[in-house]
Amino acid sequence: MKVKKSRLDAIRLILSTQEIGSQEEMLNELAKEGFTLTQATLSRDLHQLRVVKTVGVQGKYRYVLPRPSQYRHEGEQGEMRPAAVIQETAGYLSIKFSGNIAVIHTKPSYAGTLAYHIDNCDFPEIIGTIAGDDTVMLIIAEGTGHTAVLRALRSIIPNI
Amino acid sequence: MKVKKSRLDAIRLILSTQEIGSQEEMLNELAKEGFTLTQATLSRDLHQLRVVKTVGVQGKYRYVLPRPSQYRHEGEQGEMRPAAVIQETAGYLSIKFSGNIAVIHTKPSYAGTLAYHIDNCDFPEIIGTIAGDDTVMLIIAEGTGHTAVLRALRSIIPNI
DNA sequence: GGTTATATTGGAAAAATATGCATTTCATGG
DNA sequence: CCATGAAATGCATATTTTTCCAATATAACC
Repeated sequence: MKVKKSRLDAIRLILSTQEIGSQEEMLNELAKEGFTLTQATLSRDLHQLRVVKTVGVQGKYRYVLPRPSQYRHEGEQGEMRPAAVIQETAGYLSIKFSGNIAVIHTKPSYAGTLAYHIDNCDFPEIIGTIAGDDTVMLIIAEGTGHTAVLRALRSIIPNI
Repeated sequence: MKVKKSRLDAIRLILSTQEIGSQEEMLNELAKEGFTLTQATLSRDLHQLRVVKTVGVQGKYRYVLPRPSQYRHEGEQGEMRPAAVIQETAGYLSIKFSGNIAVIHTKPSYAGTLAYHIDNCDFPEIIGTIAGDDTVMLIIAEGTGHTAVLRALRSIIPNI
């Protein structure tokens, strides 16, 4: 189906853009984008996207996207590729290296999203990432140089 | 308060031991442990612990503990009390090494729990861990080989 | 101790979320 | 084009979770 696919994309976009605290809220945002659907359908969509309701910093509830897993398991549906790589430099500030680790600093709260995109790229140069609030740690594959990492990252962070 | 503290501990233990899909379920488990409380109180407890309801691998809902090493903010009671080591393979998928870092990939949402257990073991081979959603990073002690790490981990991940 | 602020809790109700069932839509292979 | 099975969806409802309010219990302070 065409509608559902783009709706799921819209949901991902909205979740990574603003703070949504309930399905009703999300329903309103989706309505602004021209999607008409009921809460029942949204519940199913969120379930499929594995979106979770967490507790934000001020104790508020908030829906958040999961980090996509690099490995697909049996029974696991839901391919989670973002439509396109972000061309904007979404919060990127700096990158530093230390041995086989790279530390990327971002503006507050941007680390998760950036890590999300890096994960999705499945770079062979990077074997894993961990994100905090404004820091992303990358573990570099053995035998891979820093420039190789930079070159890879440049595809999603042009001005790195 | 004494009761609440130990109750929160019990909740953590239960969550890392078995799969809980609803607050009612948790209430039953807590009752077995001798805790009497209403679902309203449990909802508040879970909120305070920042426990989240995620979607498990078979599409089932499941409550999971927050990541141990991240999201530790001011007010939160940070002590993750030592729990009995549980023999479980919970979500383990793979492990890769790069220098003094090991990256364990798990099924979605299992990383926090796994890191929790590894931390509790206090392996001399592992000086620290960081957990994301489906990734655990281990910082290996200087002069320790990869096989030594595997050997240590085998006590909690038999089929590693 | 006595008094006042803070935290904890239960009960009930509100709010939010999930799901069974029927219907429509979509995709596929004659 | 039509039949057929699968997917998507809405509606109504069941289930689950959160929150309001009042009652205690706990802690802090003088």
